[in-house]
Amino acid sequence: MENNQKSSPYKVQVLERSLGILELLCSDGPELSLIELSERLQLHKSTTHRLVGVLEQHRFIEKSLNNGKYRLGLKLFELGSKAIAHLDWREKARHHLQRLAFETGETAHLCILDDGEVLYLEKFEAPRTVRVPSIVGRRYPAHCGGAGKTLLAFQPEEEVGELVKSRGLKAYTRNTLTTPAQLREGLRRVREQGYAVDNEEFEEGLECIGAPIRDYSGRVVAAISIAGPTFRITEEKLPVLALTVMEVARELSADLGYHEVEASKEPAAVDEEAQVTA
Amino acid sequence: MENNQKSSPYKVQVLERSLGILELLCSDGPELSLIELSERLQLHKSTTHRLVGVLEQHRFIEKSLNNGKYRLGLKLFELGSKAIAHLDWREKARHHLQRLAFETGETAHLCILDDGEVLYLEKFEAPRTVRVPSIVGRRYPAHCGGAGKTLLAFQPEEEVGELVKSRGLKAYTRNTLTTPAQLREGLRRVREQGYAVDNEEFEEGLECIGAPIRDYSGRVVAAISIAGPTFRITEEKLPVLALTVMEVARELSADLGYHEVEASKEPAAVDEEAQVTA
DNA sequence: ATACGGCATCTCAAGATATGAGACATAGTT
DNA sequence: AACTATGTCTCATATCTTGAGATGCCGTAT
Repeated sequence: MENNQKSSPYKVQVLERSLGILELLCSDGPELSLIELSERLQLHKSTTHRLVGVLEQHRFIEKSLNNGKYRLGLKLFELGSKAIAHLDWREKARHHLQRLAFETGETAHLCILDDGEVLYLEKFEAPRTVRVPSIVGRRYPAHCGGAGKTLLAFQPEEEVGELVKSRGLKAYTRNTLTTPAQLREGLRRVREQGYAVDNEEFEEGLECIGAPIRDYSGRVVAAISIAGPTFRITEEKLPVLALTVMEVARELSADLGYHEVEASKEPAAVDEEAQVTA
Repeated sequence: MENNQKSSPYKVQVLERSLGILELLCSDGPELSLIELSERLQLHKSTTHRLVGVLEQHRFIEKSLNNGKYRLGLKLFELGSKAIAHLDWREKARHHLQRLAFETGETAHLCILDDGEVLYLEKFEAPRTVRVPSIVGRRYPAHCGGAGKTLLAFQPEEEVGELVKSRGLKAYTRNTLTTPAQLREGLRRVREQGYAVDNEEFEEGLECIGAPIRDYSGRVVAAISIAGPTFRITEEKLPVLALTVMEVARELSADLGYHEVEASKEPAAVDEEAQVTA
């Protein structure tokens, strides 16, 4: 629970405090004053001031011109862009994602599993959709939602088990899968169908359909999904939409060098990986 | 020259070293080993090891599974996404940018001026274009290129002067504007025309057309541009393409609440800002 | 105008904390 | 099997961070 990073028992006070400042600016409001920072981090304002000064010099944070509060700096955007550069399929995914948004008329997402959570890498909105606040870069629990379940479904069983143990299965709506058994059954269905249906597990009124993306090696490296209000993604439209999502997912996978033939026994592949870890 | 950050004379050794690690991973290769890091930063491997350990715990960097080398972590993507979230027009820009790419058949970009350099925030490629390596998140000199000159052109004169003093006017090709007089004349033309032409100032064979984006207040907050090989963006096609770029820029500006009427005297507005700073 | 309060900035002595030499461990190579 | 290069760990030392508090700054209320 307390520390899921296996490695390095090291502590470096200044550094941890500084990273704490960045993390706080990311999670709590977008702008915080010096005092707010020092209070929430339980640091002396003097200490905070010094750290903030250095972070600002390096452009990791910046001072708002209006109110003098601090917010994350554009250097972080630079670093962040570089951080995902090695996910070379992301670039290719964009066009497919775009097409998916157009064809379904819903918002399309590209996600990966990172540190046991779903990380949203990219988003495309259909032109007419009501604009929703950006969720790119945000993290969500993996045990609910179309993308999350898709990603978990093709993960070695043990990984899923550990994840459940460390993060739990928090309920967000009355449909959220909250027991390991429910989750296991849910993931089995995803593997069987080839796509995942959210079923308002994360938020009431929000429906979502996900499908896996495989690279040349057959590994599931990402998931794409569409999300929209339940009054548009209805029970009856769902099968057609799911087909579209899967179709685009297949195309993208093919684009990444994946050949369906190799996939005759998906669950087997999963088990193999499990063996390795075991 | 040495320090263009006005504020904070503070030094915190550990922190600066740690940020140095992140910056090095961003600029030099995407993956570096412990020894490579410590050598380039002139740090003892023991010290580096400790810092790297903490950075990894916080997911600011991660270890490649293959070779055990370090690269930037996905936490930085998270922070980076948040860092640009307050640029609320970016979201709106995406659709316009997309349309620009389609209509011109070239790659469209969205850029801002940050710390005297051009920062690429967003990119859209026309479907058929040859895929180019991503430049989103990267920085480029502001004194050349369509986007750079557009952004500078609507900046107070003094800012431009300071920028030239601190960063110089490095030549990248034989067309690069390398004297303050050339630059001033170039920027004047941009204001006059309403768009900027790159004229292979940054890279031989690469042509680029930029136009300014204004928000509700009339301030130029960003620039959009298209870029393509000179054999496609030819002398004769240029006027038509420029019109398209300007057209989309106008639409986007309008979308951000900008009313052309207010703009009767653009240069005046610029001077006003100059006054404030003076 | 003036006093007040909140917040940012700065100084400096004290000692907690980062440092780096070097030992040890591990992996890949000849 | 010995070698080399790299990664991991320990510990005494003194450097560097820390935080109390003083000062400065700005806006608001009196």
